[in-house]
Amino acid sequence: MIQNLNEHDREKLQHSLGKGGQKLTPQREVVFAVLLSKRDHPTVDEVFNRARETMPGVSLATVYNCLETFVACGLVRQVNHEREPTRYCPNLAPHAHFRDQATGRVHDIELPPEVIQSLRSILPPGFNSEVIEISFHGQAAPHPGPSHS
Amino acid sequence: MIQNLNEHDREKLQHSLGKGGQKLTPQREVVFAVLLSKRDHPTVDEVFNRARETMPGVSLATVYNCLETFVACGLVRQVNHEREPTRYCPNLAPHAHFRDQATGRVHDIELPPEVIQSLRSILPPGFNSEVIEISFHGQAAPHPGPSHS
DNA sequence: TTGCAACTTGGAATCATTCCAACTGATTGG
DNA sequence: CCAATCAGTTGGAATGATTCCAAGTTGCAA
Repeated sequence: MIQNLNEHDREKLQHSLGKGGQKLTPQREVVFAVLLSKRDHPTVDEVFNRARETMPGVSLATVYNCLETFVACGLVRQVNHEREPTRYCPNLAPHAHFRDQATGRVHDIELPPEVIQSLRSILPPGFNSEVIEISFHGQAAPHPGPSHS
Repeated sequence: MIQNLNEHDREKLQHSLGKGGQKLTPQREVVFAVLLSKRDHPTVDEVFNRARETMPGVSLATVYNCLETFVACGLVRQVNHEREPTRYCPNLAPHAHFRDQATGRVHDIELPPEVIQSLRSILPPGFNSEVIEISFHGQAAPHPGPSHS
């Protein structure tokens, strides 16, 4: 079952929403709590189902709306892989994604600044990039420990 | 108007198809020629429309089939960006993609081996990656010269 | 109290892609 | 030469994630 937001996370949510003139609503709290409580890159459907455990009447459209809002506010990242359903990730630190082809699970891979720098350096002059997305695809070790994502 | 395949490209196509027990068909020749004649990362719809200039009766389903076959044969790469329609790219050299947010155009960015190496090096032990996808998103210079992609 | 503006909701619409069953054409074995 | 086979092609229907929309809510401000 999904926990409620703690003080700190609620304030972060309220603050980020406020910057865009948007409100803290019960639905947004629930959806945000869902994302924070299990950081496994859920799809919209998964978020929807988990949110309904706490708030049975919430609608799919609202879940889409909330997630879109969070992305616009910079609270979460979208993760797209091939043409599979979009996944969401509350990890804001720069990181790459590794998709396990056997399980479909997505793992966060830490991205050191010097690697980001070396990537930026391959852009020809005149190309200005704000977003760099890096995704690996392959086999992950069965269980190297409790995976955090 | 789309050129026919030259001798070299037709042989390459036939050879790659043959390895998978598949045949060289007029439709596949046309679709392959479309990809080679303008390397601008067309969507399926764009490939379809260009192919019809040469072969008016070709069907959308066949274009999908051909492209899928080419990807399976390793003749072309799929390029996905966010949830936009899939694009196709006959450049087989390792490269990243830069998507110009103003025009939507996709540019190939050469990927030096040492950068690939530095990327592989960030994978924790136990993670084995066959595919790495890198995409930039930002502003490209208006016209630094005739873009090859 | 009224009005407003953002938000939520369910259902319909969209759109890329996949599926399917019928048709075509080349090849093979008799 | 004929029948069987098999990959490939075709148009249309089906799928499925996502978006759109119009109606209903809510909280706040005038």
